[in-house]
Amino acid sequence: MGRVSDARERILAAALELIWEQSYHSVGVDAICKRAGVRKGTFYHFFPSKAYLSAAAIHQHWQEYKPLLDSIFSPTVAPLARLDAYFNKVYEFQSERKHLSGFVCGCPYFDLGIEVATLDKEILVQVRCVIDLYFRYFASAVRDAVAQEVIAATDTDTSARRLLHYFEGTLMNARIHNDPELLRDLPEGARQLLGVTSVNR
Amino acid sequence: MGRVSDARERILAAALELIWEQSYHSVGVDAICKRAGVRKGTFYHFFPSKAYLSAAAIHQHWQEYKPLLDSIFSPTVAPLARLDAYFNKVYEFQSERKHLSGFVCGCPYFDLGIEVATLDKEILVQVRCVIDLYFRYFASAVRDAVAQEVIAATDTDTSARRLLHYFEGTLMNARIHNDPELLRDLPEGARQLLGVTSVNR
DNA sequence: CTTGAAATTGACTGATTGGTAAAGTATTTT
DNA sequence: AAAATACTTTACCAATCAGTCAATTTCAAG
Repeated sequence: MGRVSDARERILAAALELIWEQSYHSVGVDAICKRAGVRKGTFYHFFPSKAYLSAAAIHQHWQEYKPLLDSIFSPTVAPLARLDAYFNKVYEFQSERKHLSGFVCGCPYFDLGIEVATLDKEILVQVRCVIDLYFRYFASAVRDAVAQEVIAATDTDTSARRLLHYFEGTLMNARIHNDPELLRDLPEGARQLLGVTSVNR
Repeated sequence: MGRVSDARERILAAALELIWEQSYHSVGVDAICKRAGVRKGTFYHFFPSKAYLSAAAIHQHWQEYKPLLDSIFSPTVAPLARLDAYFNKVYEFQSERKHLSGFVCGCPYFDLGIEVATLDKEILVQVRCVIDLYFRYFASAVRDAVAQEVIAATDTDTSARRLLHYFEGTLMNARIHNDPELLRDLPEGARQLLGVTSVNR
């Protein structure tokens, strides 16, 4: 019924791009509308607030990102190869972003989560939820690595948490230094952290 | 000559507290002035802009923080014990912050650096500078650990970088989850990352 | 005590903030 | 064709934003 449009999707995409590259509080509703090619009235027709829109944009990004993760972290792939493939993908993506926009943008979930951590529960809950799902890929890879005796047996979830923290810390630092080359160390760094025993595969 | 005051210091302290807990863009000059007990005219008597003030606040925090780091990372202390002592200090500090303000605030340098990475060169340069100094404590500790054969010989600066990334990633996640208990894993996590060989000391 | 410099105030600016309301336009369903 | 619905636009709001400035208060040095 009524008229149909893709304005909602354009607004979500515009918001994610702008907030990811810049920051939540420095990007205004006006800027989002401008990039989406939409007037402010249309914005508030689809979203009740800027905060709600941002939470929805994070959710939307996850929905679009998940298939890639499912493919890279497929159990058919050797656990360490999953990490290698993913870290390589991240490096390629951030390098391309730097070429296109001039900036390494880091991780949208952590970027936004850190900024609104003490300010907006609505966004924060969504970010935490996505980060928890994100973590599971690492947890599964580490678990499989232990099962295949590629790394020594330990508390796999704890190891995976440490790996996620190392990975995110590296991404954050790459953003601060606007240097994608910092990400090249991820595969080796992950091996050191996990204490990879054999050189097989 | 003329009148003297500590208004400049009060403004620096107020800015750091507010921006650290909340965020750069969500804290206004008015809020900083209010917390510092100062009118806006006084603010702009001491600082040319909000950005300059923020860079100065980061510099000031480093100046006050450095003596503690120098003491904890003293070469008279065993390298791993330095890390243990520092991580424990961070845990205590963040726990206390949570009790007082209700929030785990993370690292002021990374928090701010990530937010303004693509927006404000002036602040960013200052943040990068402090992070580089910060890194040296980790680098020195890892170097000494290798020299004392507490960990295996590797590229010590690379290991230290990884350690910093793991540490900062953990701190960021503690902020997002508002959970200081995540920091309790730091000593063990650092050992796993560095591949501590002996259980001595 | 005077003088001059430093600190402080309060009132102000123009731009931008997130958000609202109502009228208008397009499109599908009946 | 009519009516119901969904989308879009325009104009608007009060609040807040970073920043300005001239007048005033305070205090240390001469």
